[in-house]
Amino acid sequence: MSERNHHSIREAIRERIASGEWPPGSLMTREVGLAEEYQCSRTTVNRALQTLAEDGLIERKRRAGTRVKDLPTKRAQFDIPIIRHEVEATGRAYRAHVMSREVTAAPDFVAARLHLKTGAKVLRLQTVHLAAGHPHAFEDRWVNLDAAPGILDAPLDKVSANEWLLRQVPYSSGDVTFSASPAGAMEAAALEAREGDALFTIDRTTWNEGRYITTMKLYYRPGHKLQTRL
Amino acid sequence: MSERNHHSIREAIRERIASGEWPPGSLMTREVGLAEEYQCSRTTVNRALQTLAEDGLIERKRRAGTRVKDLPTKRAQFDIPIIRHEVEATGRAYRAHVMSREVTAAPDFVAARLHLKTGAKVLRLQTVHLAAGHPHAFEDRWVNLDAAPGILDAPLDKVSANEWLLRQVPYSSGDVTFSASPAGAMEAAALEAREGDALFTIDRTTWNEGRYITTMKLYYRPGHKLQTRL
DNA sequence: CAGTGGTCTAGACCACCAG
DNA sequence: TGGTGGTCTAGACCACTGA
Repeated sequence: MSERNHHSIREAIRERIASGEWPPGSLMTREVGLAEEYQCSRTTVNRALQTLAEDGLIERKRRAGTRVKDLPTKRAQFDIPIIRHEVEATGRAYRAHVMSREVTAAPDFVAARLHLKTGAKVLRLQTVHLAAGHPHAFEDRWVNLDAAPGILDAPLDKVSANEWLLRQVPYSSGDVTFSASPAGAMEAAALEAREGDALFTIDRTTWNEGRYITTMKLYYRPGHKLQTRL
Repeated sequence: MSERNHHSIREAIRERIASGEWPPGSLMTREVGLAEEYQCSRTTVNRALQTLAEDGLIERKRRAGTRVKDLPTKRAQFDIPIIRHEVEATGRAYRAHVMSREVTAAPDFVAARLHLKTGAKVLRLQTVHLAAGHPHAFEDRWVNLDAAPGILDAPLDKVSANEWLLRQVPYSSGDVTFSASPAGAMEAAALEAREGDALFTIDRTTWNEGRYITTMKLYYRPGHKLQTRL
């Protein structure tokens, strides 16, 4: 902590918490006090403390002051990458193979997720993502044709559906679910795995300003891990 | 966007991006320009844009200006809860059952994770977390006795090892890995599942200021999901 | 080298809420 | 009701880096 910017002050305070100077649940020095200690303006201390609050380490309340959280919630943050980038980052060549592509009536669970009427037309795409020629993940995707009609003309052999949709409807919201599923016949075949193998699975539904665009389930090859720092 | 604080300005800008006003990769209006548009100080616009950059939506470079990201990285954020809270949040009673507890020599992979010499003494704890009497998760934990000797006297039937460690060494760093694993004999028995069942698994190693404290593997009952918003 | 974002400052006013 | 954090402002200087 040689400098006096909000980064170094944040880290200095983080260390004081880690060292036990302010035990869990205790009241910390208030902003003006810290500003004096660090010989900086209150604005700078405020910035540092707001970041620590976002990180879930402390709790701040007007009038009540700033407290170290009692049982801090750990917050894990993952960047959900484009699969192509994920593969290329490991130095392997990426390729996608579209196994099946059909316009069909939405089954119930898809209609529910995309807020459509049962039977509405959707595009179903099943794709294997290959890393250096070996299966990396299997994607089972349903696209709402009302929200993204152009996808029928998209060159999905060249650009993956995900990337195409990202460019058309770039800044969408979504929800994501992580789980483990046993490989069914379809997934096993696509991933060159055995039926029943434990597959790490990501379910994802995407929308933009109230329009539901696509829902997909991504099955990773057996052994795949997703790692992060707390 | 009636008010003029950095929150509303951030959301206003987010909507302008979502609406396509600034397509992927394009250069956005610079800070002073936005400050004029929104009739506020540059500081406020800066705050709004920094938040959007943290969210992974835009990229900012001195001299080069602010651009909408080309292929935005989605960032998923999970709060990793105390298991007791996770269970109680669903309205079920929580109980932990310590199946096994022994001081033993660290096997290689544990020694490596905790940066110990092979054979150093560690505490191994195997615990089933129960929700309303049914197995919820199985925890296989190794604790570095040098870093947390007091744990030998802790009432682990009353306070889970996790919570005890959190209170002793509250503000630690860690890394976390999510994956899917097939249930082994031990996990199957503990979770009342079948061997080979696909289990959602969290691996976690925790340290504080260079001292490695504990590593654990948590196997959830079949069907467990972890959900979040993007 | 000049234009952009990154940051600090001092002062101000406000919202909230514990006492 | 007073003390705390939340936020804004105007101005300033600096760090970076593209043209």
